[in-house]
Amino acid sequence: MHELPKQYDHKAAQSRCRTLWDTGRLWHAEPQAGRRVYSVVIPPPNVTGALHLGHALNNTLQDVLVRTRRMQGFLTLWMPGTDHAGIATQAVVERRLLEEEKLSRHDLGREKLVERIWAWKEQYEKRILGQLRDLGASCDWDRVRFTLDDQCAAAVREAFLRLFQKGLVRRGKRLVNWDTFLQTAVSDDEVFHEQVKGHFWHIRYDVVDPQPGEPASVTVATTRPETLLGDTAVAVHPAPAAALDAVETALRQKRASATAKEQPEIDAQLDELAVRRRDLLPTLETLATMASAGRLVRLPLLGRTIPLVADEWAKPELGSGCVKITPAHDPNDYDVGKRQSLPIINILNPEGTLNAEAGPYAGLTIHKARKSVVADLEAAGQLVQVEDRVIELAHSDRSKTPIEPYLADQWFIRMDELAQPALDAVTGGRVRIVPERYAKSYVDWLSEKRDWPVSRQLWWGHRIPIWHVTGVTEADLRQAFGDRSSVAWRSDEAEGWFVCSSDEALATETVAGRPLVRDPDVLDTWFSSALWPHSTLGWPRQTAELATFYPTSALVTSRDILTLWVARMVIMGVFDTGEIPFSEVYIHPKILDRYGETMSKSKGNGVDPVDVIDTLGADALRFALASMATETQDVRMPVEFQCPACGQLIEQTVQNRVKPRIDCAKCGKPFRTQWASTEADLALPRGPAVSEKFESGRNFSNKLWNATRFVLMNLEGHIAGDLGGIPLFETAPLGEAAPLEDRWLMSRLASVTREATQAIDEYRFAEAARVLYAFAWDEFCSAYVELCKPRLADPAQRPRAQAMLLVGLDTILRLLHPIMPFVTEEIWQHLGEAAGSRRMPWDEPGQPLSASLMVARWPAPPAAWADSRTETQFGSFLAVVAAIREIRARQNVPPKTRVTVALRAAVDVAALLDPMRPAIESMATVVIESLGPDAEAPPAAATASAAGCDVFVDLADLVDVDAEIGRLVKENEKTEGFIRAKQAKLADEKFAARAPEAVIAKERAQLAELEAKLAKGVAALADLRGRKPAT
RNA sequence: GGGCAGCUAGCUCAGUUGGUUAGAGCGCUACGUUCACACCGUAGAGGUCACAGGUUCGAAUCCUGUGCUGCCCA
Repeated sequence: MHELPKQYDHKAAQSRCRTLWDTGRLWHAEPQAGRRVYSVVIPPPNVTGALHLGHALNNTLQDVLVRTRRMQGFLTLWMPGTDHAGIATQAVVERRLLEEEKLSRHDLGREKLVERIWAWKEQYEKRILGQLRDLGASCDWDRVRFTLDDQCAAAVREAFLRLFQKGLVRRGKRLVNWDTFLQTAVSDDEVFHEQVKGHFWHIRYDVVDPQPGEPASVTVATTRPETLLGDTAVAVHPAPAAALDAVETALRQKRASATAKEQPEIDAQLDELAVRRRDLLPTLETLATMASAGRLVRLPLLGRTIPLVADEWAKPELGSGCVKITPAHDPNDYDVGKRQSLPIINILNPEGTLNAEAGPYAGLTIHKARKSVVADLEAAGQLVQVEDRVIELAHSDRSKTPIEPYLADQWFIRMDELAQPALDAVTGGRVRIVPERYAKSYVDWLSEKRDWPVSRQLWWGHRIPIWHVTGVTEADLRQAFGDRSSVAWRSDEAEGWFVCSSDEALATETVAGRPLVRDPDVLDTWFSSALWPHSTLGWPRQTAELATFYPTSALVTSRDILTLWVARMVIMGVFDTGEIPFSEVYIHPKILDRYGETMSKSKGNGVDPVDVIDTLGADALRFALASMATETQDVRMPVEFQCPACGQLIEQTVQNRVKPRIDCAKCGKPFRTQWASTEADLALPRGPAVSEKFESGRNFSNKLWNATRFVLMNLEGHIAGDLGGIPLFETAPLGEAAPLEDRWLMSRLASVTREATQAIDEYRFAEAARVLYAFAWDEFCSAYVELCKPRLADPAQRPRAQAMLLVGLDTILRLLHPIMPFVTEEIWQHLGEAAGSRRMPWDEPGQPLSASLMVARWPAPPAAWADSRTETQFGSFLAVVAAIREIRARQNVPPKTRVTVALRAAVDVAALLDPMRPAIESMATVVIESLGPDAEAPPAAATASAAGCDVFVDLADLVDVDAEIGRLVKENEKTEGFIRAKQAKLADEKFAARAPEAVIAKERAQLAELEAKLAKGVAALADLRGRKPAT
């Protein structure tokens, strides 16, 4: 006999399964003609740090899809890899460099820094790929790519060259978010806003030569006083009266629809507006006139004169109504500057100090300059007022330092032409986004067709393949490169030329003796990500992989990078290959912590999936994650640290989630977390982050394991094909000769397979997990296996029960494999040893059973197996069992005490139940004394009704009469309540007139049922009361 | 400021086109351990479906508004 241990050992199983899959390279896909193809590229995790549960979810879902399709016979490729993540990775390495060695990247130099980052990448790539393998991801591990590897780099250069050749690459000035620590522009999405305490400085600018009746000065307010050094104008609204009118109208409208509670506040605002109109408006009107006359004001400290301009950016309802304009250092001012054709003065050096434009303040840091400017303003008597104020300050997500708006030369990809095909792909349905609502944000974003700034002033990334050369003519260029399709050039609109090439070796060349100087910048990391689906398959080479697996089938990701990444993949996929990169995009929920914040590497609230995999198993993690992947919701995941010494659970909080070590609240012993980095901390035992959410997955694994244990213990004497005379698969559905429970099982297998398959097809992972869990646990284990126990003891029924148990278990394993690959594979191996000759109707005829479940055939039960009548009949049986059990429980009948029951049921119901007599007796621990329309209630009986059958449990002296009376009274009252509600509903003329016939009939039937139930309850109650001795 | 989503049991979440006497897992209560599994079994308690209006014979479900939470965009 093949006997299993009582508990499933996930660690041993995981290592065995991985060896099995890796040895056979079962995850590998080689291009093959004539097969249905399913392909997926992984959203490459960035190498900044290790994966957290969000990634675990993302990859679990991909693996579910991929494993399902593989079992369904598709030629299936899941392309793995990682992303170099430009700025994020460089920032992490730079920060460490500074912390540990007190060195800046400039101390180290470009080459050395890049070497360090590669070392970091090697370390984390290994860690990440290890985490994915631990998770069970069935990626094609022979094809791992990295966005910065040679193959991807070749694709990047080629794609960029093609864009350049088509005139889609342009150079321009742009106000960027400047990270003065990293000295690079960062994109808007790499910026977070934080409220900080700051000040609002009110500064007086004197009017040049004020005329009588004109103000001698204007006051402007700013949170960044040092920027006045770059001011090129002061703005006032062109029509302040009209602007105030508009504000007032809006307020009055708001007041009209406001609640009484809100009105006082609005009234106060209206009052303030009236005061403003009286005191300030005349001045503003004068200033507007002065502005249109081209009058000047004098910039404090520097003494420069700057124009007063009329622009709607100035809000008469706010502050003094005037605003200073610093086009080079504020996005709104930049727009004003463009509208008003103002000069643009940049006062900042890249490293965050002021330049020569700042005059006496040149060389100071922003912080020092601010102090000094404020002091000088005060000394000069130009500082009117200083207010304390909480301000929203932009910070770089990478370096955590404040962002300075900064005007810089950047490369842009023009989007006007590129965006349209990507829009059409989604609006035309060639790329389907699931859930559908996300298509809107994709379309909205792309419709703006904003040019894509692709330069990053970084050292880690794909160097922009553009060189600059001066002092040469176009003829020189033509002579040097004219015969090379890999080179293109364009005038820099001054003296020189930009030369673009997909050929790295261009760096060493010269044109007419003049050197080519390479652009120092690298490309935005999303540029290489945008090529991921085709670059990983070998593009621009026309490989067999590209021909076979591109376009890919589905992309699985989370919504926050729908625009940054998904849209750009569609754009670049179509541009480079003429084809969309994938036909479906599935957007899954996000994992939030107990405070509702998304998990992220920077916040420190990420949970390492390996913690869960080690403690509860990869399948437990995967099952829980799949169960959470519902259509609408993000998922909250409160986690605890588990003390490795005493097992105490310690809630993860904002405070402790970033700590490298924590002291246990109970035993006081310290343990380390995933953030430990010092040697002392690393020496401590690891306190994993755990959540009870994963326990049900672990328990489920164990349940499957033990169901298998039971089957294997009872397989003795099993001979494949010996079914006790009833054919297993030859007739479908099974004839009446087969036991009800067998027909029921086959019917359920058919419907469950259909439901689970459909759920996976439609990306309803939680539904698939729920359906399979409920079937395996509540139906197969709790009902079917229980029913087999007596049959296994009967030599006549034993062979068939054995065979059917194998059918059920085998099918469950296949259906669950994509979600829980390890436990199912481990069981498959054990079953193979004990019953390797078993076959399912959906197995390849004439082929041996698959040696690994990973490549076994997906179940495909014939539709004829489904039999709703059988399912209903079986349901009645279960209801009767449940009714008896309920009586037993409420009467505290000891579990092993066998009691007598009578089942009163109409002839047809009785006929259905009759074959199940032994089953009822076994499952409810009873003896059925009578079954039929004439069954008599024993004298001392507790009663219940189920499925049209009255259940009388003879309890003789056991009955707790008072308790039973109390229960009946309560139940009868409840029933009466329902009856009253139903009667009222049916008596309602409107209901009778307008509700559909079927609904009315249903209500009537329900009423009749309730009335019958009440009658029985009343009778039972009278009976019990009659029995109770008078007191 | 604009857009999207969410608010259902103590916790985490389901609930297809309105017909419900609102479900699951965990937790809780009671009972139970030689007989696959205590990572288990049997039974039970627990909800004014955020709030206010509306549509409808009928609303967790549709509409409008409010509040709170999260995300995206400006």
